[in-house]
Amino acid sequence: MTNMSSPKKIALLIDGNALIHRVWHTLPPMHDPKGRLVNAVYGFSSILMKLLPTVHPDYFVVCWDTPEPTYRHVNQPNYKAQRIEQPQEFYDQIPMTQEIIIAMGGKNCELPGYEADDLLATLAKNFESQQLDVTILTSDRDIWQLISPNVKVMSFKKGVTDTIIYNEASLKEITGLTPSQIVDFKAMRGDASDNLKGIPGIGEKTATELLLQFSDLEGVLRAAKDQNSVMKDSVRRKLLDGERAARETYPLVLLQIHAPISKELQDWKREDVDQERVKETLLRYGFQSLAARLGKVETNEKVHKKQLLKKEDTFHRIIVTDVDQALDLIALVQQRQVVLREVFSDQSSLLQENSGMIFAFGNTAVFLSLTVLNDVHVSLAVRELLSDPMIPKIGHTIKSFLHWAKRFDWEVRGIAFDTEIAVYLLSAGEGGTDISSLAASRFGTLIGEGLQGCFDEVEMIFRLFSILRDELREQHIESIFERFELPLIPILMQMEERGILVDHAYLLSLQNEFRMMKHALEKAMHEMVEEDFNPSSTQQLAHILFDVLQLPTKGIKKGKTGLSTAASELEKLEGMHPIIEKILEYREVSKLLSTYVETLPGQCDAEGRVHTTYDQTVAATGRLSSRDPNLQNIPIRTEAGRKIRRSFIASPGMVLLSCDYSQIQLRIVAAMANDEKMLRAFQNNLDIHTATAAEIWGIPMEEVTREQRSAAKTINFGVLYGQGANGLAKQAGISFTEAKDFIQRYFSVYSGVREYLDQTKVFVHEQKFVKTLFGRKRIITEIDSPLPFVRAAAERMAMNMPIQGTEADIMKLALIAVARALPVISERSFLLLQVHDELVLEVPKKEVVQVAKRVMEIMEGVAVIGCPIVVEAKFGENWEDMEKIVL
DNA sequence: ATGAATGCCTA
DNA sequence: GTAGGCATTCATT
Repeated sequence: MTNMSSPKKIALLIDGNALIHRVWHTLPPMHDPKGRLVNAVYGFSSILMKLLPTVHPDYFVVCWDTPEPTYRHVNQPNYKAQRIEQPQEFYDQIPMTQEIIIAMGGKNCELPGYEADDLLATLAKNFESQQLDVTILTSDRDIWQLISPNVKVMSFKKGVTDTIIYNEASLKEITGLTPSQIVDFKAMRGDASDNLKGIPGIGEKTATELLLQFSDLEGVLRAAKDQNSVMKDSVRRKLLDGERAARETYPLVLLQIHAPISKELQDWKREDVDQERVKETLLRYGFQSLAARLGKVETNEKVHKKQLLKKEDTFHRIIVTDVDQALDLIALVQQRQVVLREVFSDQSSLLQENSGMIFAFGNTAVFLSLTVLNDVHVSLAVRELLSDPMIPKIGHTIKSFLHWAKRFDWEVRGIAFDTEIAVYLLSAGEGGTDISSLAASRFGTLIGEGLQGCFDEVEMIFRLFSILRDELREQHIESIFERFELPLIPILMQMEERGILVDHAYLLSLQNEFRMMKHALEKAMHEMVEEDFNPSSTQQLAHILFDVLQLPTKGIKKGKTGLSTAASELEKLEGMHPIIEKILEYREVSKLLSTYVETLPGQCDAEGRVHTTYDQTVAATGRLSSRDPNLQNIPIRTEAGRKIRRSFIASPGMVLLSCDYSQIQLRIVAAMANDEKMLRAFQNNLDIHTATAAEIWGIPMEEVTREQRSAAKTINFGVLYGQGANGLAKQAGISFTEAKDFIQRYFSVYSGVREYLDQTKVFVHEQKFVKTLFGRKRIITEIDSPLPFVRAAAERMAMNMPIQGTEADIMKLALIAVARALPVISERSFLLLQVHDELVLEVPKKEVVQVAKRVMEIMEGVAVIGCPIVVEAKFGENWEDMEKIVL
């Protein structure tokens, strides 16, 4: 910056109502010393404290609605009619919040008869004309109409942590519209939440398309009346019918920019802030933590050793600017625990100054930007720090830090704790393991914006670490954490990093093939029915089938929106109309197309590999989950599906090796139940379903028919899911009594299994949790539900979790053992995927048999559970055409 | 943009 | 009946 021109003055405008509603719903109740509810005041204040130091506004105004009706109510009796009244405790917090705004130098602006929106609009227009740079904080999209080169809108994405900034460019990108078209758009589309009607039948897409073509509402209406214009007849009709509605709605959406409030800039200027007064105000409401945060951020300041090592309860935040300081600080870590976190720059500034990493130790957190990390000496020092296994590393989702470090080719050793995983183990499947939920639920605080938000998180991770470590110990799940979860982290990271190769050209040919099929099916269906309909819409489809074609509705399941069109229901109608068959085929093709064939090519990297993300903290049973893309649900059951599987291929010169546990869940049942008969079947290496059938019907195995084996298979699986007679009857298509009788016979054969399941039920009712063979826990609180259906579901979960969870445990041990041994077995082999009971590796062609043999041994031997564990291996050029390996 | 309802892919 | 992820349509904040 030169001093030739003074920088533009900045104005920050806030929609007070929108923001206070947001925090009110986000934060748990909290009270001030007088016993008043102040959670919204707290949240609002906390956000201001994050925002003000980053925005540095010269003008700072918060606008509020007033209870009085506005001109919108006068013109539209139902306007905002369905807004829900909040309890008085909420409204009481508004004046308190306004007091804090004033303490922070801001102005409140409210005017009877005007909504906050109109005040914001008036101020924004006025400020803009006086050459200010305006930022409006609100999640109300009507405000988008105000966006200009000098006015941008900031919104919260979800919760109150992440923000997103809309300017002309991003608005165009997201909506396709210009700011002024927002009004036309809404006049046409309406808004149900404000009871604005708009034009019936014109949705988001059509409205956008029309505006793109005819620029504004007037243009669209003119085109509708002009027979020469290009437009679908149906749309034209809707427009003509809806013209009045749109014209009535338009002025309601258009924000007022002439509200009678002061035009004098001077009146809105931010007052000088007296830190002491702010502190005093915050303390009066009992916000000690906020008061403590005032003026504590240290930037660009040389910090000396003495100062750092002093015992203090506040956290130092240091943004390193010079290399020597960085080296000093890294040296200070010594053998202490370090919290690590990567920092990505936010969208507004892609500068390398804003991305980098934070490391924290003792009472100090240090940010190293990419610029600083660029220095060879710093880079080397960090590399040393990370690779030293004697320095314990702590993180929240530390796997992502590992990925980040990989870019510099840094290896992280000494991973000692992951707060996300710890929380997950303590309450598996409950969710809320992300750091901002934890901050809110555990400490009642909010995580801030940008770099300071990252500092907040790091501080939070340190606090969580000491608490969670003790909780894990108390719950006796430390061993699960240390033996199963921690060692898995770098392994999953490597699998994700490596990715799996996809045959691009082949997928494109599949795309052609499937699209042709889809179009042919669409055509065939439309020829069968007069009415135009979208076969992907269940609602439209149900209308066609049951209203237009009058197909029988007896025995068809009903959902919330009407009759079901699920495949299982449509199968009941097969043969009654040729369209049913077409629908089922259409469903299959369009599912495969949209979920796999069309999306996979776009998910490949430059080398043609796809990289999934494994989530270690979502599944309630202890399984992994896979996303972006999910590679644990690649089709296999139908011929068309298997074509997709074929697109996953090995790297040149290599083959894919798939090793899967055979009947692992039933083996676990046999072991955990210690069921003599079932164990014997596995010990004799029999086909378990045939053996089961033979026992149930009291016949030799050779005489078991296909139907009998299939029935036995159904019930074997039913046991795994805690199924009762009702479920079995539905599944097997038999009567309830038959099912009941069948189950009876099953359990008289496998009496150990019955006993085990009964014990599990008793256990969960007493303890409110269940656990795996290795001690992983799942808390099941619903077991005490007064609702019988909920209780029954809880019992099923309780019966299934130890089985599925033990499988997950065994698989995790296998992953760890295979990953450890693999470099020794074959340097050029890699783990690629885990699919619950299957591992997929990539192996040099010539080594495949030898590697398979060792991997099978490892997988089979990783746990001794009292029942033999068997692994089967296959290899091939792709994931579908595979050859079994017989040793 | 976000979420509910449906439906369907896997182990 | 257990455990997941994700695409589409339709309604909503």
